[in-house]
Amino acid sequence: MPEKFYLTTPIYYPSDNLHIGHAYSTVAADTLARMKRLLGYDVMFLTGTDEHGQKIEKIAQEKGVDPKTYVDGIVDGIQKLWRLLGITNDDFIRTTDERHVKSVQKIFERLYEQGDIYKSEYEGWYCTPCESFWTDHQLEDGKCPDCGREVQKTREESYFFRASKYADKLIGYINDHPDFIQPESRKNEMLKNFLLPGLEDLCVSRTSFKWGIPVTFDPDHVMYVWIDALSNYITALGYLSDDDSKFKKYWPADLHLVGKEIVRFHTIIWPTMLMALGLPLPKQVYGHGWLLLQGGKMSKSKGNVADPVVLIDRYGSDAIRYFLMREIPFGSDGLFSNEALLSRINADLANDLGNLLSRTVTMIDKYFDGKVPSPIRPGIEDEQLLKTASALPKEVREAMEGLKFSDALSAIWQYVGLLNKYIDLTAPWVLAKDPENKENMGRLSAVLYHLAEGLRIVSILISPVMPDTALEIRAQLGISGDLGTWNSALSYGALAEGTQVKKGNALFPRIDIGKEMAALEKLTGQKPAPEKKEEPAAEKITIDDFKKVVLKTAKVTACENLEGSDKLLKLTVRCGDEMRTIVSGIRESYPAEEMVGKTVVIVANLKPAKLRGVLSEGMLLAVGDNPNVALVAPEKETQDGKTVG
RNA sequence: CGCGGGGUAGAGCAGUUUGGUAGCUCGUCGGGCUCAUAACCCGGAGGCCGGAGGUUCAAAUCCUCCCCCCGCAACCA
Repeated sequence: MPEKFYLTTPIYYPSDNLHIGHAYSTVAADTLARMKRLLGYDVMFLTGTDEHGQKIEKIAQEKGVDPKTYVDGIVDGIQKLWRLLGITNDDFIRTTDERHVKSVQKIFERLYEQGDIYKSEYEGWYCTPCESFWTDHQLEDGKCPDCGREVQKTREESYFFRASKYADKLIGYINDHPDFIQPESRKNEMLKNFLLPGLEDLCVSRTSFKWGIPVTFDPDHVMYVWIDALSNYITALGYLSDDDSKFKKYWPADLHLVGKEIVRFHTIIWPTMLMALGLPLPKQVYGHGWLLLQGGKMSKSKGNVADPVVLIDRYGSDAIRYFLMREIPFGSDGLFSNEALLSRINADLANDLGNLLSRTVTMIDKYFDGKVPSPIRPGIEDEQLLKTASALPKEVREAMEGLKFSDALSAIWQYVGLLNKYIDLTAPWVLAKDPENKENMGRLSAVLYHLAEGLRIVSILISPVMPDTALEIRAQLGISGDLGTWNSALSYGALAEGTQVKKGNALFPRIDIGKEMAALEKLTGQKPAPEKKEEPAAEKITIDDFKKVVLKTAKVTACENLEGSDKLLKLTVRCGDEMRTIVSGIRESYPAEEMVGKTVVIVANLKPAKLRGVLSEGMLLAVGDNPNVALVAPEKETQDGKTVG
């Protein structure tokens, strides 16, 4: 019986369409799943969506639809995206699936019955206008992170999971299983940061929103994310359902592939939950790095997301998959840019691989009527080629199984480079000059055989990353079936002489980078625009309303960075004969030293507020977003303390 | 002193665990070839390996201090 391999991606949060970063995780998982299948494993590959929570409830409300309708639309888009990318997941779990809901409720009940979940109180901050409950950490400058208004300290009744009970056991497990958390640096981070200082019990229910799985024995409560979302990895297998055959077969997972920001939940919360349920822990959690755009982390609020659908549409799924797996070493962060993408496509795919196939097939057509000749006459140039070809499959396999996709591809491309060089060294067009010269024709025959056979091997090795391209190469070489299996990659020379090749289209047409960059910019440039349009027309006010606001000029006499904050400046200003302290979040645009001596406009009758512990007596007028804020200031030299109006 | 990652040719990165001629891709300059998608092959130029000390016969690599960038801090992969 084949060995099983159970592999998962994170379940994504469908609050909005996914971006290229999500695609990155899923493509990596798919590549590994395809590789394992190629090697003969019985693979179970799961992905899905985590659909509950306050944020989605709120977005749906804003759009005027119920949450389920809203997520249905997004999830539909996600599934289409996976289809476009050729993702071969065996199941797709949604946390709104009935199978999931039922199973999670049983899990919750079981933990409650055995005393691992208990009812208590949860202290936090409530923002009345937003109807939102926040923790200490979530507050920004002591205010609601959503609307910036004051919050009140309140208590919420809530259920807690006794994670603390399992902390020591988990520390022991992590130390005894060095491969459990990968890469290694994440393991240190988890231990040092969270486990060793002591694990707190975890709040696992909420009463402040409704869009969640109800707690069966206490309907005021819905489950908070942890138990709901993390359980997907076992509920999808039918855990605690009528048919748990898959669970029995596939659990524990061989690999949870996650982004680095959720390593913590998968290596601390999830294992303690599993311990409480008496289940074995996953064999490995791998936290991969992020795709960064030039502005830093990809995020919707920064508007710097790259839309995978657009890219796939223009360049095809395989090109995107190749780029994602090749460009960035899997464990670390890497930059995504259109330029890097296009340059990879041209250099590696069009020039090196596509062109190699093209010249090979053309020569077989030209010199041998399209029939693959036999390797009759060996030459000195063959040595390195054959040596590399025989070592390559093992190297690729080891790299891929170790999630070093980039290394695997780089090794394959070294071989592709060798094949191109081989053409130069052997100069087939010279050998072909005189068809009567048997010696040369024999050599020519061998050269073309090695090229075709090399391409066949390449097609197999790249197939986990570029499945369509692999098939297209084989189609042009005129082969199919057994000649595409992993074992056949191990037997060099399996390609039969006389195989009829079929010249086809270019695998990857060369791209005019200049033009294409412009086109892409135009496409993405359109995106931020609609958001601005939605800015509501300001309500009309009377002159009296305006007079309520007292604006005055003021001169900055001193300015320093505010301790403990990244964005705030603490300014001392002179406003007539009064001195004031004003805190302003413009540090990213104006360094402290530049501010001294400037005349600015302030709101003089603003109620003072404490920011980061400093009382701010007024507000600076400025326009724009960091880091491009522009101060509003009098156009001519003006005395401080004057009223603006 | 909150935690972590990083600073190596114009750009993007590997090399640091196990010290010993500084490497890869793209770009650039020159040459070769004509089977091929103006592709392919060869060669050159371009680095005080963030800074300062230290250990050593020898430091990108080990130790100490400093500077700068980027993430994370109850869930945007």
